[in-house]
Amino acid sequence: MGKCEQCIIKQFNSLKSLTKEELVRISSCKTSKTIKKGEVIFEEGEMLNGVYCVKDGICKLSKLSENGKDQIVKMVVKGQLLGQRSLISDESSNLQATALNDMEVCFIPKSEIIKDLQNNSKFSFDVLKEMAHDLKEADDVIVNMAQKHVRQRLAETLVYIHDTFGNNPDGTLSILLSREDFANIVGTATESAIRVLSQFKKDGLISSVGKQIKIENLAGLKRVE
Amino acid sequence: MGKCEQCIIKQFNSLKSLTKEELVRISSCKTSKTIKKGEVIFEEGEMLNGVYCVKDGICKLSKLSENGKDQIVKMVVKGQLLGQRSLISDESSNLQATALNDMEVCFIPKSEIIKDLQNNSKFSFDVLKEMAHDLKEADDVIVNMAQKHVRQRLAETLVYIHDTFGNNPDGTLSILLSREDFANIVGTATESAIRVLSQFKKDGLISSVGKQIKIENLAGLKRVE
DNA sequence: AATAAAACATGACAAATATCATATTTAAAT
DNA sequence: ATTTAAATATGATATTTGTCATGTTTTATT
Repeated sequence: MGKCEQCIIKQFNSLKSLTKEELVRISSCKTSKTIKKGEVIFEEGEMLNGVYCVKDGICKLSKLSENGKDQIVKMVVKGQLLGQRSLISDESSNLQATALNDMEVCFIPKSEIIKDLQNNSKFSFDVLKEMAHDLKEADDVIVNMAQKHVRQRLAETLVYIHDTFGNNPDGTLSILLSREDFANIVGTATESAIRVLSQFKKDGLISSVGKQIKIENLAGLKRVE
Repeated sequence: MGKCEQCIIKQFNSLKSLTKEELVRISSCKTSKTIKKGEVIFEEGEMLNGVYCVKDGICKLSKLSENGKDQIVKMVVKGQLLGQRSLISDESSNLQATALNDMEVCFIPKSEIIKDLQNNSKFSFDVLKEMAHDLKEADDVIVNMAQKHVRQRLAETLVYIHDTFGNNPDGTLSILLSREDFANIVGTATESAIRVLSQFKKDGLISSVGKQIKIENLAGLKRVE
C-alpha cells in the first residue's frame, strides 16, 4: 500500500499541511479502497468515522428531496477530500456520495484526523479555508438556483465542468454525466434538461455523441440568458 | 465601553473558546458601533478587515443577482458573528450585510482574530464547527430552492423564522420582514410572495396586521406542499 | 393635516417548467 | 445474437411563476 508521505495527491488538499511525522502515522492506519462506478460510498444519514481522500475518479454528493428527486449539490474529484464536514460537526452525513466512475480512495479514521486538527493549527486553518471556499460556492449556487432559469443554470454548469474538471484530448468534457445527472445538478425535470441540451446542440453551442459532450462555443454558452 | 471578558453575548458564538487573556486583548482593540435599520454594514465585494460580533439586532446577508434582484442567503441575529468567512478565505465579501432593525455590534480587527485562530486550536476548531454547520444549512437551502415550490419554500421560511428566532409575547414573529424580503429569501417575485401569504391568511395558517405575522397553524404550515 | 412616497394587493396575461404519453435509440443481460 | 431494460428524445398539455397594469392602504415627510 502507498505511503501518504510520498503520495502526490495530498498536495491538492489540506493534508499537505501535515508534518512528515503526522503523515507517517496516518499512512499506517489508512486503508485503500476501490469503488466501482455507481457504487454508493456513504449514504445520507450515515455516521462517517473518517474521511476519504480521492486518489482517482469522481463522485457526486447528492441529497434526496421529498419529491423523490436527488439533488446533486457538489462533485468531488481526484485530489479532494470527502466527508470532512460531517466529521467536524460530528453529525451524520447530510449527503449521499456516489461514484460517477471507478474510483480509488484512501480512508483515514476519524480519530487520526481529529487529533491533527487539534494539534496542527496550520492543518486546521487549511481545512477552515477549504470549508470557507465551499461555503462561498454554496451561497453562489443558492443565488443561481433562486434567480436564474434552467437554460442559464445548465449553460453555467457546462462551463463550470469545463473550467473546473477539464476535458479530454479530443475536447470533450472529461466527466461523463447522464441527462438525469444534469437535471439533478440544475434542479429540473430530466425531460427539461434533455430539451435544453438538444437546443444547445441545435444552436451550435455544444456537440454530443451519447454522453460525450463537447463545448463548441464557450463564449456563447456564457452569454446564455 | 463594555469588556469582552464580561460580555454575555460571546457564549453564543465561538468567541467563548478564547482564553481570558485573549479576550482582554481583543477587548482593548475592538470598537463598538450602532447601526441604524436599513443601513449597509458591508457591501458585496468589499474587503473586510475584521469581524462583527452582533450584540443586538438582526441583519440580512444578500447577494445581488444579474436580474437585479437581491437574494437573501442568511440572516444573522444577536449573538452571532458576521464576516468570518471572508476573513478566513482572505477574499472580498461575497455578500452584502444590511441591518433589518437597529443594531449594536462590536468590530474586532482581522489581525487579532487571525492571531487567535493560529494559536488557540480550541477556538479555531469552534469556528470550523460553525462553518461546517453553515455549510450544511446552505446545502439544505440549495435542495429546497431546486426542488420545492414557492408556496412550500415560503411556508418553510415562516416555520424556520418561528423556530430559530422566536416570537413576541403576543405570538407574532419577532422578526419584521417586508413582503419584498420574504420574496428575496424564497427567491420569487414580490407579487408572488404577497399572493402566497394572502392565501396562507385565507387558509387560516397565519394571521397578519401589516408586517406583523403570527403563525396560527404551525402543523398546517409544515404540511404545505 | 395634507401630500408624497412606499408597501401591499389583486387581476389579466405571458413565459417557464413539469408532467404524461409515446417513440426511438443505446446499453446491458441472457 | 436476441431480448430486455434503460436512457434519450419529442409532442401535447397542465401547472407554476413572472410580468405588467392598476388600485388601495400604510407610512413618511413637509
